[in-house]
Amino acid sequence: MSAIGSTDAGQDPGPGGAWSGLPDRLRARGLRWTPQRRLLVDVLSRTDGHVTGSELVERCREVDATTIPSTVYRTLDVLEELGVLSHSHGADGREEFHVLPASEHGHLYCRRCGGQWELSGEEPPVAAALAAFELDRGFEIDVSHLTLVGRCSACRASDGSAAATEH
Amino acid sequence: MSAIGSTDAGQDPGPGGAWSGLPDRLRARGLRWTPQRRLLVDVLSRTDGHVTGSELVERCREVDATTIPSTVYRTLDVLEELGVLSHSHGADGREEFHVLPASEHGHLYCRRCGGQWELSGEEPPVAAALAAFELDRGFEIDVSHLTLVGRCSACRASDGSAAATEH
DNA sequence: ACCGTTATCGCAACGAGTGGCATCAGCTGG
DNA sequence: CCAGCTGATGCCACTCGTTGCGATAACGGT
Repeated sequence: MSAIGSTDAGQDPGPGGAWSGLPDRLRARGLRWTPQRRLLVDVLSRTDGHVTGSELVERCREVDATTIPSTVYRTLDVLEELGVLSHSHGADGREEFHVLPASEHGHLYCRRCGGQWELSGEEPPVAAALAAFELDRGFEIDVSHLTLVGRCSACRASDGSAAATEH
Repeated sequence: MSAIGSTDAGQDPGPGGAWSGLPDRLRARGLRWTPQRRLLVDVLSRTDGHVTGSELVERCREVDATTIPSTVYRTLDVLEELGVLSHSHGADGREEFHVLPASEHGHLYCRRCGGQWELSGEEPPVAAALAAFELDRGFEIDVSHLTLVGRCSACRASDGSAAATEH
């Protein structure tokens, strides 16, 4: 993790930091750089991988117990519009956020073992699918919002070929 | 319109009807056929396409105002286990149910115009993707739970090259 | 440094959906 | 046909997330 110091306002113009100059980017749009936003951005900057909205709320509360959920969610919306992060929906449909400009990726869930894997847009199966939809219907699929659910190879193996539908 | 829109068909599928003999199938599993379940099944039998849980609750209430949401949701779970219906998650992550044995299909959403289309597992792009995941990682994707989000060709065209990153 | 504009905050109410638990009632066996 | 077993219901409280609204404070201009 090269980015972001854990301290105050928008310093840390690290070359790789997605957060550098965020305050100015907000202001350039007529938006504002508030303590609450700084807190959330700070939390996000120390976050890797996936987080749900409620997890973020919780982490913010650890730093500032007065954090209000709606403020967090609204700020997340703003950050998403700025392209700083994006969200997708987990296997249960719940929101999951992840930070950019980490490579865009989707998710693969096994509904049996609960395992999950990231899907880069470059992986052959994914790339093929994207290209196919592009060609076939001119549809541009948002990889970062891609969620696939099914059974992983391990679970299929252990299920055997038996049509044993548990339950 | 190729898009999905119809919500009402209202025809009893005689042979192969998903609902015929449902009471007995429940009882065979030690489950029970109750008035509340009959109501929901009745509503479902008149439903085609996609419905959200809350929509179903609402429709049940139109018939019986005393309908309790948790009962509806629990019954939906039961029916899903019986294989009578299945659910997926819409573009916003909200649950959507659809009745079987309509062919399994996924959904394609345009996040800009809100349009939605069904994706049959036989469509070339889909079939190709399924096969690719199968070959590449031995993963079996659940088509009925498939949700793709992106931009449709029409919206891409009207966006042109303009930087309309609206919303 | 001050001021006005207005984006944002905090709060409270709401909507969707879930889980616990006491009570009720479908079903089956006698 | 009745009684008991146990699955289902109804209700309540809770979580996650959203929305409306009055109050607050960030920001640009002077």
